[in-house]
Amino acid sequence: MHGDLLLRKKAAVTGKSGLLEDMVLNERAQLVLNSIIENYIQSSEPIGSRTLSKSLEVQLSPATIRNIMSDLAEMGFLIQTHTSAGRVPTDKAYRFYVNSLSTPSSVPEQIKQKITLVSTEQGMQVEGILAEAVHLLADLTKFACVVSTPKASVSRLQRIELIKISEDRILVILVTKAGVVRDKIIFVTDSQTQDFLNSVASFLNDKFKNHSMQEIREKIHQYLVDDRNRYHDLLAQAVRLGKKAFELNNPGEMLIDGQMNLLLDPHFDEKSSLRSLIDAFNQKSEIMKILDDSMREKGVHIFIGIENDFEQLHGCSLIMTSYRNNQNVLGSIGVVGPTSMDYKKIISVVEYTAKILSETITERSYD
Amino acid sequence: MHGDLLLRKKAAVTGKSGLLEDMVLNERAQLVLNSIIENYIQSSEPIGSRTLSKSLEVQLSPATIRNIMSDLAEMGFLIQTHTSAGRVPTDKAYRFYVNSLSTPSSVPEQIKQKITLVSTEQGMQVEGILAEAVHLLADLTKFACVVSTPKASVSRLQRIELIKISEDRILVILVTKAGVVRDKIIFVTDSQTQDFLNSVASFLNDKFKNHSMQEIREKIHQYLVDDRNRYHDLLAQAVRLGKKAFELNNPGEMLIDGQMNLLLDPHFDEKSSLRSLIDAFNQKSEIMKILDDSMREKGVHIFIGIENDFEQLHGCSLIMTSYRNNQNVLGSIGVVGPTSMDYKKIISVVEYTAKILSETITERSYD
DNA sequence: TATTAGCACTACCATCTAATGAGTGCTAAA
DNA sequence: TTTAGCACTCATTAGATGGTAGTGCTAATA
Repeated sequence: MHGDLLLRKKAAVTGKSGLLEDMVLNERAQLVLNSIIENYIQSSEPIGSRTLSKSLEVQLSPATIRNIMSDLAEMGFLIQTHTSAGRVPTDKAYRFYVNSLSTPSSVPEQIKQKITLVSTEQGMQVEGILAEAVHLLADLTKFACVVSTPKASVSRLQRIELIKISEDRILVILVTKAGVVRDKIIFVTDSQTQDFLNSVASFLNDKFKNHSMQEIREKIHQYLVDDRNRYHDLLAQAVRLGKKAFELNNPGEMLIDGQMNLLLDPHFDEKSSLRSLIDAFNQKSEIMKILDDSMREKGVHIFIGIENDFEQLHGCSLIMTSYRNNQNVLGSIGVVGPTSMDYKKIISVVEYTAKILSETITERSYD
Repeated sequence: MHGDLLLRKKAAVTGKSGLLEDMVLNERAQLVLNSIIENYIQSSEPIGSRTLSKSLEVQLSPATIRNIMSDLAEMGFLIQTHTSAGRVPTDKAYRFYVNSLSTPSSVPEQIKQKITLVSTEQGMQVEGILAEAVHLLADLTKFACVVSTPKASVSRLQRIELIKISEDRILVILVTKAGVVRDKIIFVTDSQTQDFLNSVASFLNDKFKNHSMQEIREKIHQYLVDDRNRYHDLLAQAVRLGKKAFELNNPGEMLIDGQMNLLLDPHFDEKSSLRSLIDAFNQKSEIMKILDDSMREKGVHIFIGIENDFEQLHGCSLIMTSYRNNQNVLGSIGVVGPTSMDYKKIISVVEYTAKILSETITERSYD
């Protein structure tokens, strides 16, 4: 009989045990699966053979479709909530579907216009731009959106300024190449004149301009262990103040917007799944990890269902991508939504938003 | 028969038409009303005469209580969702209840300890402190919490710094007395040396230190209209740059935390009321207004149900209070929750949090 | 051999019914 | 003035019912 949907299994070229991902379904099965997924994304309700038979452009009887669906279910692409219900795609099905999306769909002109808006605002700082970008994305996708602020450690120094605020307090201003201004206050025991601080700042600028914060910290550490520097007053002071100034101040933050949007989504109406979502967003560090991971490699990163490492988000899919200036990757931006999201649309919107965000930030950068 | 719960109506001492607020119920009616409110706050379910009769310490039969409840209902303190249901307090009842809370309940030691935590963190900037405070408050109250950042216009200048970033960009650093650092980038058409910028900054510091941003803007405006200054180069430049630098940059922002907490509250389970809440929080400006209003007068401001001007929050109560350094009121912090919140607890927690927040910020201030 | 029509079966869903129970208001007695 | 008692209301619940959308299986068909 049937049961021959599995056309072939690609020889495992890589060492990875990519069993599932390498499966290739025959054309008709794939058509049916895609149609189920797209219908389900639309309606959020289990899809039956009869319904599908109507919506499908190819003429297939419900019975035939049932056979195909039965096989797809056996292969783990579909599940039933109960015996007499229609079928619902599994995470595996979404993964297959996303993998098969070859041509990235283009963003509608209307949405493009909304997105370009962000760059026309004048005089806004990087953090403000990020906030606007993530708000915009939340508005367009109607899901929760996150963006990570540029990492202090990788961003490169444009300029440091030391300002005496009071006898024991010095305001440190760090301007990075990416146009981000970070300020922090450091406490000192011995009062210094502003002139002296200017010399120190000038020294630090000479030495460390264009270096990443990470590098700077390492170099300062070297100075500190090198005893010879001890007796050069300016140098010693500069290193001492520099150490405090460049200590990683904020460990990288994250902006969230549109969390509430998830509540309107029919997939999250049960209180139980809500609880875990709330926890997820309170525990920012875990989401931060996922954002960080998405910075490492180029392109859009898609985590479907349990594919992300954060258990409380196993019921969600995440679409993440990095943004950059023309020199460095700075951070990531993305969407958290139900696994049954409209991947085509969301992926393209995230991608386009990140692109515009990158362009906007590049304009403000000092490279 | 009965109907004599309304003991007396205070003579209207003030010009206000405080009809409702001046009503004084007889002792027993008040006891019953308070008990209903407190039970309802606990259970979120309509309270019937029989239940109340048990929980009440004074021995009263259900029938008696029914009579009292009937009168209270007639006076607008209680409503029934349907004829055979128990009674639910109205906004008016909560207002009465809150007004009758004479002794502010003290915060439990356990919670106090959690709140003091915020001040032990070192090297944190004001915005960071605010973020932590609002997060803490959300965690303690399990409602949505908001805080407004210090108003730029009222905060007084501690120091201005001008840093040349590129040929056409100058970084402006404004340090306020409250310890808030604001930075913005201004664009100039004619390039200036850093030395010159230092002179300008020094001039501006001399002239404007300790003045509020609002005052500074006004003074600059005066300089501008005074033609005599035109021919003094440094002065003219200083005024020109100063105008840009002190233009109100960010119109006062607001941090929100714990929005998602509201979802777990039984009062917001209907999707319809959720929608309007989501809208409310997206439209920050309206909540901002309420926060601003709460800065004007001292003490805790309580808006029950429709008492606030923002229609989408008419189903909620807001508990707001201001925070300050030892010189100025800086902003407000507060809670947005259901009208049936535990006012005693929430009010005291908000008050205490604001107190600790004020102390923490005062430590960082430069006065 | 692959497809399809037909049929029995399953389980959810909306509707209806009746019973339950928590609540009320009213009246008359204490 | 308070309370016991009673009739009444209405939401909620549990069963029962018919309808519906789905399935799987089998036999007929192209």
